[in-house]
Amino acid sequence: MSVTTTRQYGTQLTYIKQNLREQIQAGVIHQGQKLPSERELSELYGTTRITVKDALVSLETEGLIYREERRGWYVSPERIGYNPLSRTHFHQMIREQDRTADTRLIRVRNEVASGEYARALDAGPMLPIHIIERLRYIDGRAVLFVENVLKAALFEGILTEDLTQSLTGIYRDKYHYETKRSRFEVIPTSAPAHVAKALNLANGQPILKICRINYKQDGELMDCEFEYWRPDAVVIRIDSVDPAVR
Amino acid sequence: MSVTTTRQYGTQLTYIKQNLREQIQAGVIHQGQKLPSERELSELYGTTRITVKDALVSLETEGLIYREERRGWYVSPERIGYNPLSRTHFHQMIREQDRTADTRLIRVRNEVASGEYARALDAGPMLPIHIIERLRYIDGRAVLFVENVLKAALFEGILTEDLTQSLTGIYRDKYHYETKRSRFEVIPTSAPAHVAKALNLANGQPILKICRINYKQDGELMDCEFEYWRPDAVVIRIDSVDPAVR
DNA sequence: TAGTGGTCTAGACCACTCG
DNA sequence: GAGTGGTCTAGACCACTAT
Repeated sequence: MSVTTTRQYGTQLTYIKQNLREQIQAGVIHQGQKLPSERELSELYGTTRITVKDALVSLETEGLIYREERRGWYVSPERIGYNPLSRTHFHQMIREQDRTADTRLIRVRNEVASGEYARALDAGPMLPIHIIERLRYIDGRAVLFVENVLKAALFEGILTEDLTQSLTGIYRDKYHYETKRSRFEVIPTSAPAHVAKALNLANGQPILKICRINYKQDGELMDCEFEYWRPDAVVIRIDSVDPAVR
Repeated sequence: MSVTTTRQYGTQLTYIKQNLREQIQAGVIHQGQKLPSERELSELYGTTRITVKDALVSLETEGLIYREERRGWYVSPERIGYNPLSRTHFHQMIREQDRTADTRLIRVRNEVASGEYARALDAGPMLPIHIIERLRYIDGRAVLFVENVLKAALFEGILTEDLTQSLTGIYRDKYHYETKRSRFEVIPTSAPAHVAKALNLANGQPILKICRINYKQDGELMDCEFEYWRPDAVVIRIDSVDPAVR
């Protein structure tokens, strides 16, 4: 007898979502745990894989579960609170929330600014840049892909540093640059292919993109950063006095 | 002969997405325009509705198109830039970006704070609140559902005011309250049922939720606000001097 | 090699919108 | 009443992961 025989009202989709949601919120399935496979779930609920998948995608949108491509579905851990205005290092921020952080260097590209990078850096023609691609983990889960785009002329020799550390720290210690001003944008969109691959996302899955532009103490534009967060992993949290009133 | 006969590589999904994307970006299908129905598209591309729908959902995630429940799919207009730290009125903000704004009052509820409202207001037991639900339109399209949750004791008589206007304006003119400090959170999640209904979203569709808490000049918590944005309609944009350095 | 999710077929009925 | 998207069936093959 299928699980759905007890269903009284609403669509199957609603029922499956509600059922899974309750099991997650009650802790019957706990954070980070893998759900049964789509085929198993469709048998359990007496329906097809498509319907089960629709329910799972919907819970994913809600931020309750996430998937690793072709690996399965997992229960999302708690979101990390993140203030893009704060200059706190990533590792310190994660530690303050009693979680563990890791950073892996993916690759470094040396290019001339074009497209999105040129726009963000307000670049003239033929501006040499370094692009540092890193992947960041919270409690062992890859949740954030970061591209730092640096004006090469301002950061001579930076590529020989340990790039898994805080770049802000290197800016300060090696170059005596402080971030005076930041501009940033937050956009819900889908992951570009190289980002999806790094985060084990399927093509076209949702992402939270944060683009940040930093100016150093003399007001010069220094670098910009493109962050791609798994959308269930983060809540942007800003506490600020209104500059107009202060 | 189906359109896909010219396809050389990649999945159908990728091809359909790319084809629609190019037509949108080239302006062949312009902003706000309705796409052909899913059935028409599946015939055009020589495939099934499911595959077409997957492609459409993916472009929706990207922010390129949006849907009105059971009405169809439309090309997204440009995103509105929004700074949650700024005290600019909604209508003024939209006007500054050469767009037109409208606000409709949905309903007002008088309740005692509980659940999410109680947490946001840091409420003790039995705190009376007004909840003002409004729907906001940009160029005629419903893109934002707002709930303002006010401590009733601080806002006696506010319900007789014109609530389609800026509440911040009423706060200032009628009560002499200024917002001194704001805290806010941004969370990508899915729309609760009443929000989905107001925005013509299907159940469980993605939304950008912004929760803001405002303090008046004496530091007292005054009200909080829950904003639910259609995720393709907005880019959060903040330009700020780092308080730590300033 | 077994198992997973990703993609896809070829239909169907339903709830709702619109004219 | 015609048309739309929302939901659903009952399968299939493929690309990739894990072992």
